Amino acid sequence: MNITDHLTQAIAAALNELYSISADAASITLQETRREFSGDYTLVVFPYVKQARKAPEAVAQDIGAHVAANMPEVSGFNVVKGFLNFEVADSYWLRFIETIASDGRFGLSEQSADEAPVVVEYSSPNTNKPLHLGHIRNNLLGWSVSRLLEAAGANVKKVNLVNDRGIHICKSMLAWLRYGNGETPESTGMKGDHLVGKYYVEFDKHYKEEVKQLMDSGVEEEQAKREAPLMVEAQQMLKRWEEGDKEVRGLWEKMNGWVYAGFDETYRRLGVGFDKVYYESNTYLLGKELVQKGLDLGVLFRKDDGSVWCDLTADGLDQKLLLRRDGTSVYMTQDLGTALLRHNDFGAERLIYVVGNEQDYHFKVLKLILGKLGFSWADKVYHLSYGMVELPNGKMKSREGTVVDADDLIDEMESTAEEMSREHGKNDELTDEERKHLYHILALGALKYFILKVDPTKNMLFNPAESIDFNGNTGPFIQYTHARIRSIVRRAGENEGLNGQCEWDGIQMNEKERLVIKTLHALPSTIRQAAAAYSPALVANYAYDLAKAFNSFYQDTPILKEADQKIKAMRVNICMCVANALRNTMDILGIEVPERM
RNA sequence: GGCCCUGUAGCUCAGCUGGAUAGAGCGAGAGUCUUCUAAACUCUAGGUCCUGCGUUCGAGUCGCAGCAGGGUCACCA
Repeated sequence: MNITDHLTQAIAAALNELYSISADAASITLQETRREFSGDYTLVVFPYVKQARKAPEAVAQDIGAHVAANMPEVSGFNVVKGFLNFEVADSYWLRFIETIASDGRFGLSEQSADEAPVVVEYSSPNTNKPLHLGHIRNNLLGWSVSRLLEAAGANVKKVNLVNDRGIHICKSMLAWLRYGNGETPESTGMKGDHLVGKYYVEFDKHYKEEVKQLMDSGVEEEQAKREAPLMVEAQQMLKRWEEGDKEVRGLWEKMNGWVYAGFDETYRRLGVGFDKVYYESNTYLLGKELVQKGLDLGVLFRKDDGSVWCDLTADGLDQKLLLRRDGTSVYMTQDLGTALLRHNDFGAERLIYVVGNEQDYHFKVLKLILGKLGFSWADKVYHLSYGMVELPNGKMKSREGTVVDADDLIDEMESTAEEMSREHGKNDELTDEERKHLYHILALGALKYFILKVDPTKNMLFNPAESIDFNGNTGPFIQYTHARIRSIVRRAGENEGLNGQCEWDGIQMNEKERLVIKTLHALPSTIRQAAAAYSPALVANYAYDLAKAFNSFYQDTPILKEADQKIKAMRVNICMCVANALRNTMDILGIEVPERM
């Protein structure tokens, strides 16, 4: 049992014995003592003074004395107003380091593979344009949350749902037929997703011209948008697609193939992957079946024009369309189908959807309709709603060309990493291949940390004019800390054979050492909290705190140069523990740490 | 307009289920490499926590109202 659990129990006992206050240990919250005061953990006694009928200082004194008398790990306590600060004995911290030094997986729970899995859907791209910064946030979050849940012991299945069909891809196809002159990724040297995206933009350009012409000749805007020849043709193409038209299907397969090759490349560079990939073209029919079931059950209804709806006015929402009047399906139809399919495939304990907060309404409706269709597992659906990535002048809009392209951004990060590394000039002994790998993991480390350190639920700002930092609260800072530690541990291992061996008794620690160890001690609860909140940001901030505490210690405490062999061995052990913790927490963020840099 | 989210230092962000004098990084200023990797460390300056009212022994944190910004309310996804 760790010290904080032990303390809360002892406090509960003290409250009971001293004042007959019955409080269970779980209801007692300790906080870490603030730097300005001496002590390790603090109990705020104000909540108990009324029942104790004593002054806050007296209550704190009583509890402190009681706990100190019963817990040998508590070496002392002090009282400041209503705050009771406990001091933990060095012997406890030393024993703690001793225990975790040999445990490379400290803080990580073992996964139980026979448990019902948690299915995490993320990425979920459309196949009509390349990935941009918004998708990057999605992919990094999805990957990291999966790693985080695994670290907390869950059996996670990562899935991708590729939106490979619909009006959007028809637009790209149509524009390519019209204006493409048979261009291919091979003939142009373009990445396939970028080539297809080019024609999506091309469609929009010509479509706008047509709308403008119609409006100039006196047609209302609504009508013009609906009746522009390109739009009509795109819709016909979608209809032909749903009817299985060979020509349309052939072109569709060809162009989607280009896009997949491009996506795979971007996923590979981002270091993300999936256990299973769903394609909406395979699942939307199931959605249509569900709609039929809903009609049979009477929870859906058909309007005169043939369109199918769900009435949610009783739930305070609107009516929601599920099938267009021409019988083709919409987003919601498909999502109903894929939800059912996924539930059947995995028998999941939870179905997590990593999707932007602009779709909060969609998921609210999705859960409601699943419930109306009679699926008891509707409440297992959890929308992990993350905030938008905004640019200094607002939201990214693909049609207005204000997007930060994912591949471009990664390229830029890599060349910045190379520049920085060359400036430092520390990597001369590396081979070209090792150097290239280093630039890559530093680039991705900077990018991933930048995005993952902010609370997922909040919108965040990205300023393309200021490139992502490599100093301060950044990924490379933590990577650097790890590399420095590894350097020490290598020397220690080679020269001294100190790994995991140490005489622990009677060592006096300094403040810096104690802070590092206390931070290490908080790792398991940090991971638990982060997993409960689906927040890699908590892990990122933890890793930063740990690295900072270590650097401060490293700065003015000799390690290998320490003359006292016992102290030296203890410090090397602290180093190994920190290196492990940094590697494991960064791994949760999908960030690799280098041996040297 | 209805509903949802956000508002903390010049900028980007922390601040766990309410607790001590609100913290980091960047940027600004000053120091530290003959010493285990200076992508580091140490110090200084910088705040009406959007505003008001309320709940509480105690509010950046909870409630209500207002102001500001964003999202959404598609036969787009």
